[in-house]
Parts: sequence; C-alpha cells; structure tokens
Amino acid sequence: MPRPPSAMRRQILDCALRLFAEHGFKGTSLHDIAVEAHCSKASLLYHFAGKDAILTELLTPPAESLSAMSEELAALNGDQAVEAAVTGYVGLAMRYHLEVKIIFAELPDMLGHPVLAVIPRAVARLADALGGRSAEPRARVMAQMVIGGVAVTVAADVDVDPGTMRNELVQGALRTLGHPTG
Amino acid sequence: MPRPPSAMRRQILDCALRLFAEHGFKGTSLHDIAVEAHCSKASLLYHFAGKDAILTELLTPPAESLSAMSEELAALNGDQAVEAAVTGYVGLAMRYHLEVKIIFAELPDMLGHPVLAVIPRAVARLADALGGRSAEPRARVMAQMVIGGVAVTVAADVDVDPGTMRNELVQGALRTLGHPTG
DNA sequence: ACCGTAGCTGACCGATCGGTCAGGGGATCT
DNA sequence: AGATCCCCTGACCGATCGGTCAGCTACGGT
Repeated sequence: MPRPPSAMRRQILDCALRLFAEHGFKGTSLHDIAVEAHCSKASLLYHFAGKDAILTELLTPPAESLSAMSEELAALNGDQAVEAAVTGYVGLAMRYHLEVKIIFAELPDMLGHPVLAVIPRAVARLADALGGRSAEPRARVMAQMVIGGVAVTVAADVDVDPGTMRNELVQGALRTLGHPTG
Repeated sequence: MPRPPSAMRRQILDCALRLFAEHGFKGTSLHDIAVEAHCSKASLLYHFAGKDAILTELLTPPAESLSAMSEELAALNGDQAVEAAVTGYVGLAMRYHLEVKIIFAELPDMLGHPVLAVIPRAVARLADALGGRSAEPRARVMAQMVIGGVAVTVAADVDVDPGTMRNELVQGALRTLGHPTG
C-alpha cells in the first residue's frame, strides 16, 4: 500500500457517502466501509470519533448551504422569493444529491441528529418562500410536494443529463406551484 | 389480560405498521413491537415466521393494489391515462400512506424484497401513463417528480384535512405534468 | 543513532439483534 | 378425569453491531 500523507481519510468519507446513499446509514456497518476503503475497521475509528462523526462530516456542508440559502430567501418578497427558492433548492439538491438520498432515506432519525437540527427551520422558511408567504393549505401542500418531488427525483437514478434535469425540475416545480413561468 | 380468540395477531400487525412507519423497518426491533403490542417477543414469532413475514403481510395489500391499478391503466389512451393515473395513484398513496412511508424510507432494500418485486413494473407503467406515453426526458422527469412528490407529501404529517389534501395533490400533480385541468 | 509521533492494525468487548426451544396454562373435546 | 390443542412465555443461542486498546511500522527531526 502506498503512503501518501493521508488520502485514507478522504477515501473513507467518499466510500461512506456512497455506501450510506446506497444502503442507508443504519444499513451500512463500519465493516462495510472498511472493506470498501481497503482499511481496517479500527482505522476508521482512528480518523473519526465514531460512525456518527462520519455522518456529521458528510452532512454538514449541505446542511449549512441549505440554512444559508433559506436565510437569503427571507430578504426577498413574494414572486422573487418563489423563483429564488425553486432555483436555489433545485441547485442544492442536485449538488448534494447523494446526501439528500441519505437524509430522506431515514428522515425521522436524521432530523434528531444534531448536525441537522437547523434543517426544520430552514425547510420551514423554504416552504414559506415556495408557498409565496401564504398560510393556505394549498400553498403548504404544494410546497411539501415540491420539496419532496425534487428530492426524490434527484435521489433516484434517472438517466437524464444534469442540465436537462435541472431545467425540467425548475420548470416542473414552478408549474406545480402554479407560478407563471417567464 | 382478556382472552378474545386472537386479537393478538391483528394487534401485532397494527403496532408493527405504526412502528415501521415511525422508525423504519431496520430501526424497529422485534422487542420494540412486542413491548408496543403488550406481548413477548416469542409470541410475535409464534404468529409470524419472522420479522420479514410481518413486513410482507403489511406490504402485500398496497403492492397488489398498485399492481392492479397499473394494469388497468394500460387499457387507457393518453389523456384518459394521465388523469386516471393521477387520481388512482393519489388515492392509493393516501389510503396506504403509512405503508408508503415504510417503503420510501428504505427504498433500495425494499425493492429487493420479494413481496415488492412487482413494484418496478407497476411503477414503470404508472410513470408511462403519467408521462402521457412519451419517452421524452421531460416526461420521465415529471413522472418521477409526481410519484416522489405525492409519496413524500402523503408520508409527511402535513396538518391538512384528507379531502383537501387529495384534491390539492391531484390538481398539483396535473399542473406538474402540464396537463390541462378541466 | 536515537526518539517521537502519525498511521494503522488484530484481538477483543459488551450490547443488541433475529430467531429457537421446551414447556406452562386454559379452554374444549371424549 | 384425562387428552388434546391453541396461545403464549422465559431462557437461551449465534451473529453482528459500534467501539476500545495495546502495540506494530515507518518516517521526520535532532
């Protein structure tokens, strides 16, 4: 085995991301990750405090990105907010599609996870923007439908090139929301 | 403890359905179910061959219903198929919303489960009908978005009365698909 | 040459998992 | 009363889980 500084840590994260997305967090054991990363289970726990620490490191970037985006949304008014929310959410979902899959795969447990504690607030603000600041049942149901639809579509392995996927998701989401497309 | 013929079996199924939906299949142990159903773990395994058998019994009705519905869709042409697919799928998703949550929570493993072996074919036919028999990327992405959006929305605990929920989901799905609403 | 440290490992641990098994208790039959 | 069957249970089992620990190896600084 070659000896670069420590590519091991990065490799562990990559393998864990792939395995978590494929078999879920609970469905992936430290042994599985170790085999995939060509190292021992003990080596994982040298680089990371525990299984949860690996998950935390994987989910921190998307969680912070979503949180930041939802903050920016607050400064926009109705129509601008809807379009910004749709394009922003679709972009984030595509960039972090594996992480999205992990989160949605075990939602209840994930929302109890400290690193995702900011998610409910962020999602609430996102839903508020998607629904055009309306409290109507229709707006809330549609916001939920867009959030879920985009996430599931991005997480599924649909054989479509990313550009088309992004465009269709944005247009589809705007249609779902009943938002006039420019 | 009272002694009716065997309400135990039904009670086990009810508790398992609730717990699987709340914590996932892998996240629920036989012990958890036993505690919830006020019986011993051994009693579960007297009534059912194993943990998988409980899941099978829970998921068989929705799997068969979806399969049957997708068959009926094949007899319809474009526009009729789209509307029938949307209303049929929304209806099934709402009726079996807990089962939908279980399936979507651990999709990869679930699709490997024998009782759900019919699902990919059924979903493919459903997607085909939702997409208006088109092979365009747009149609496939939108079909996926509707299937995921409806499922996630139904599985989430949105505080909306069922009638409104059903109506909004149908209208929202039709808008997503770009289908003219009557 | 010596040593400290970073990277990594095999062996092991307690907890929990799904599942097995011999047997108890209470109805219902003969 | 005895036999039989259905429900149900406590005790137990092997496998696997996440995690610990003492110690090995190789390299850089002195």
